[in-house]
Amino acid sequence: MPTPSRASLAQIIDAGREIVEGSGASGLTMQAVAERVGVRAPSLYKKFADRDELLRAVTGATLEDLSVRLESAGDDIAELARVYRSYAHERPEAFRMMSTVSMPVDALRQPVEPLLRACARVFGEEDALNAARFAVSWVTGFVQMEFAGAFRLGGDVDVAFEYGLRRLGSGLHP
Amino acid sequence: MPTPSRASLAQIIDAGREIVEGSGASGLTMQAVAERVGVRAPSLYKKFADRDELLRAVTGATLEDLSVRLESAGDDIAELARVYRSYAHERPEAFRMMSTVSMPVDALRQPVEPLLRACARVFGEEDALNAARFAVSWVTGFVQMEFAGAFRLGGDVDVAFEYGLRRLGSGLHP
DNA sequence: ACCTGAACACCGTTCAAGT
DNA sequence: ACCTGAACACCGTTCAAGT
Repeated sequence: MPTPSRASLAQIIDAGREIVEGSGASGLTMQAVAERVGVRAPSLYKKFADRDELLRAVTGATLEDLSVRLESAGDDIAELARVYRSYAHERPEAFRMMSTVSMPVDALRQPVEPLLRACARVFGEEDALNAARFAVSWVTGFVQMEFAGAFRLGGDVDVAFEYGLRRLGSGLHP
Repeated sequence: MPTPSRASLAQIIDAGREIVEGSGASGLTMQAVAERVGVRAPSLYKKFADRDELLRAVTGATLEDLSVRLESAGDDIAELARVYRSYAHERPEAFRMMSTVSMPVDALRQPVEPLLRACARVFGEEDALNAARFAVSWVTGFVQMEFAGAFRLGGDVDVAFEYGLRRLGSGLHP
C-alpha cells in the first residue's frame, strides 16, 4: 500500500539550510541531513539524485530568500548593494554557496531582476545589462574578498565599501 | 641512518598543481598526490600537517605565479585587469582556489602590489588602497560570476568586460 | 629519518529485502 | 511506495613497525 513520505522536500531543504549555517557546506552531508530529518541517508535518494542536487536545492532556497530581500530594497543601486552585502553578512555560509555551487541559469535570473530594473531606469534598456553586470561584479567581488580575508591589512572595510559605492555611482553615471 | 626524503616539497606542490588543473580541487586528494609523486599517502604528513595545508601550499604557488604575470603587465590598471582575467581563463581551477582556500594575509600581499602601485601613481598614496580594493573587487567578481555561469543569459561577455573596464576608468578618475 | 601497512572513522551511493 | 541494513569504493588521518 502507498506510504506517505516521512520527510517532505521542504523539510529536507530547511534542514540543509540549518546545517549549512552551523557547519558550512562541508558539513552538509547526506547523513547529517538525514539524521536531522529523522530518516536514513539512503532515503534521501528518493528526492535527490545525488548530494550535488541537494546542494543546488539548498542554494536555490538561498537565492529565493535573497530575491525577496532585494525586492523590498527599493530602486536605488547603492541601497541594493547594501542589502546584498548585509544578507551576505547574515548568512555567510549560504552566501558562499551561491558562487561555489554551480546553478542552472534560471535560478540566477530572479535575484538580478531588481538590479536590472534599477539599471534600466537610470541608463535605459540598452545599457542596463552591462551596467548591472558591472555593479553586481563589484559588490560580489567585494564581499567575497572581504570573506576571504583579503581586506585585513589596513583601512576600514565599511569605509572601503562606501568608497566603492561612490565610485560605482560616478563610474555608472557618465 | 638518515634517509633523504623521496619527494621534495616542490615536487609535491607541482604534482598538486597538475592534479588541480586536471580534476579540480576536489581531485586533489592525499592519495592522488602521493601516487603521482611515487609515495604512499601517509608520507605526505611528514611535510604537511593535513590536506588543508597542502591546499594552501598549492594555492600559494598559484598566487606567486599570478604575481609574476602581473609584475610584467605594466602600470596600467586596465591592463592589469586584463592580465588577471586571462590568467584566470588559463587556469580556472587554480583561480577558483584563490578565493576558496583561506590563505594567510602575507600570501595575498604580493599579488596586489602591482595594482597598488598603479593606483598610488594615479590617485596618490591616500586613495590608493581604496581604489585598489574597488578595482580588484570588480575584476574578481566579474571573473567569478563568469565562471559561475551567471553571464550566460545574453550579451557578449568580452564586451561586458571591456564595458566594465571603461566604467572602472570613469569611476576611478574623479 | 623517512616510509609503510593496517586500522579507524567517516563519506557518497547502490540495492535487495522489508513494511 | 517508501524505508532500511548491508555493502562497496573512496576519503583523511594515525601509528606502530619496518628500513
